[in-house]
Amino acid sequence: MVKKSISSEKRILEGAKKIFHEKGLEGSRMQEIADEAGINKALLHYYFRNKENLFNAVFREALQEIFTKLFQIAGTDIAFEQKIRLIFHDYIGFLQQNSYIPGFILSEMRQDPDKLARIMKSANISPSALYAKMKESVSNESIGEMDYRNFIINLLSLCIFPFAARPLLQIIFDFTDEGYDDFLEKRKNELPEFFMNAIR
Amino acid sequence: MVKKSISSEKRILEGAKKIFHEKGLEGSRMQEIADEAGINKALLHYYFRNKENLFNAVFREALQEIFTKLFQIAGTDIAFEQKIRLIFHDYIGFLQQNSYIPGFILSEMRQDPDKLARIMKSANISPSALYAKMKESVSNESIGEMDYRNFIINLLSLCIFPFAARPLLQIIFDFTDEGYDDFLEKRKNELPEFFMNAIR
DNA sequence: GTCTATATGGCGATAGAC
DNA sequence: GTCTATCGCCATATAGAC
Repeated sequence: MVKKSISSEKRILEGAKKIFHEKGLEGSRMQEIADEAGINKALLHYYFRNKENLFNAVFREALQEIFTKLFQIAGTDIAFEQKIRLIFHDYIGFLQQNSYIPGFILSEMRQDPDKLARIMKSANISPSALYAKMKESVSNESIGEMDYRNFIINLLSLCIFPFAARPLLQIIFDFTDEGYDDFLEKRKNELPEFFMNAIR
Repeated sequence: MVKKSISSEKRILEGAKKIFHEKGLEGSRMQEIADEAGINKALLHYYFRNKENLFNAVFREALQEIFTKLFQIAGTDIAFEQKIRLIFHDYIGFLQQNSYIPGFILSEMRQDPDKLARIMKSANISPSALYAKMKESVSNESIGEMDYRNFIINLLSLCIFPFAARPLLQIIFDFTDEGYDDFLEKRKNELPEFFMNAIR
């Protein structure tokens, strides 16, 4: 019974991920998630009691993934310029593998800032720890008189925005889906030079 | 009667703007919009027939604003570096005055890329014209071997992302609302140097 | 744990008086 | 053009059999 139980819960979470990522909290239907998971609608409530709990589990996981990856790369013990290269390569690589995450988080965080802060806490994401680690990995380097927060925000902007704004950018530049994937792949190699030039 | 009619339609659009910007298509209620506009729910349908029509009017306007401003600045006939400074100053200034737009567009565009393309057409936003104008305003300058699409995307990333990701960034860096406003104001002045360094 | 059946409420939309 | 009243549907959530 335990095995069966775990399996159902897992399938529900997988289904919920797919549907919520695509349509958001308000746009998703419990029936749709049940269908996706191949189980009955009532079982969703058995495991998660209500829609919001289920959504929060999915949202929390997305936040964990996007920050864990950033922590991991930012914590690597290598020279500054190498770390910049690593971030652009590995973090964008991560986003290529999880391309739904930026849009999902940016969309779903909007409704309630307090809830966002609460979920980040429950996900054991410590803003101050992230803050410290990023500052530390930057502070001893020559980023001139630049505010280190701008440093980080610029880095994140250049990585994340092309994923969040993808539908619009594809229309503007007339990219096919494949064409945009190729473009992003090449972009990974152009960004380190752009960024290293910028901060010297 | 004509005066009254125009007034009602306008108030509906204003109310719809406020509610849709805040809660999106799925999260907004027609009743809420009617309350906001100070009129009856049935009148919404009298003027716009259904929810989607009303939403599309609001969405179209947001797209028009964000692109019109970009066209306008990109079309100014001044030297390259001055134009870069102008874009960062004026475009971010525009976003400061319309801070809901980035999040609203990035969130609501996700559901249906075809609909997005259709609305951009109906808003007389010509991707190819934008494409051409931006390329033209860049192509004769020394942006090295950089792909001009990356040039534009980097510019937009640095301007727009801090607005779209604001709730998260405020938590990470422990900004108050006012503190973040001040930060953005200073950021406007740091970005031109960052960007000009980057592309040389 | 998993299902079918159903309660309950809310929302978009319309009818129809004024 | 503007309102009140209401329809009809659909989504979340629960009851209860197995």
